[in-house]
Amino acid sequence: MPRGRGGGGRGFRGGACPRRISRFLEPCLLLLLRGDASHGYNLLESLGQFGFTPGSVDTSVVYRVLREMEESGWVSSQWDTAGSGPPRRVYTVTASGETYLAAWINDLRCTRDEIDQFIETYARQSAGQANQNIP
Amino acid sequence: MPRGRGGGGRGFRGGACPRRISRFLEPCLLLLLRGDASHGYNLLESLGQFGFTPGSVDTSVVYRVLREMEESGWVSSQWDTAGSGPPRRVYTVTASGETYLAAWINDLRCTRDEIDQFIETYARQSAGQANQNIP
DNA sequence: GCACCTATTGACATTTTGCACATATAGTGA
DNA sequence: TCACTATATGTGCAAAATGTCAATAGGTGC
Repeated sequence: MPRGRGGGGRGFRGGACPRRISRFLEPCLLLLLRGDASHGYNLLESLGQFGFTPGSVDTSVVYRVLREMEESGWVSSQWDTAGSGPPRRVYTVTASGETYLAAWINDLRCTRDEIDQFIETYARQSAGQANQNIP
Repeated sequence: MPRGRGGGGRGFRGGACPRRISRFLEPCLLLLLRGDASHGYNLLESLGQFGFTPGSVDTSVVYRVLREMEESGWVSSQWDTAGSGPPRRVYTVTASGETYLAAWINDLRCTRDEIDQFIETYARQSAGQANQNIP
């Protein structure tokens, strides 16, 4: 699991490297919200379902993505002051959020296929090199 | 194909969104170099094999990634002044570059599996919602 | 010489991200 | 009432990653 550059420094702390966390967070949050309207703090705890280890995603990142998605119109929010504790901002997926998620799914399918192809190319190349040793 | 935020501005121009281009560039370049030692300008043209549309990757990005990979020891280079035209820096994959690529492959397998799981969850959720309309 | 292709690199602007900190409500125990 | 903890949402900033543009330089055909 490539995670940085040797011991050199300037490494990244996050998990797997080839993804922009906040980008992949978008479809994850949308999928969770589609299941059930919810607020940031709660969503943060549900992210484990998608391979995010606890603590790997900073709270501020989640809140930031949620606000950005609201700006873009993918979700909408309302303050919930009913329950105990501080008020919470409860998010719901909008119609265009549904469309956006569907587009994400399409995109992820493409990404997956490209990864598959890449892995296959690697495997074929390795097999070819191995055969060179058996003349 | 989610590419930004509506018409709002601040969009990205590149292709699919959930990848850091220069990070995914690493395994692509390593795979190409493993096939045959080569130089930046040539590698740039070979990137089409991995779904990069021509022009989607700036030359300077490729050269930067190559230099960073050399700093990290994944590749090594030598000036080739033999052929016609300006001298070119020819890169070769090192032993630790091979290891690094293998780790990338592992990581990509994980990523692919997580994407698969995500898509399945989405599909199941959609099916469930559809059934609610057939009581 | 001049336009053009190959080839590499430098500099700067923008975007993304992680971290530290600020704020507020409510409950618990001393 | 005071400190402390858990819940809940946010701000500001610095560093890292990425994108874009321009500069340099050799060689070829006209």
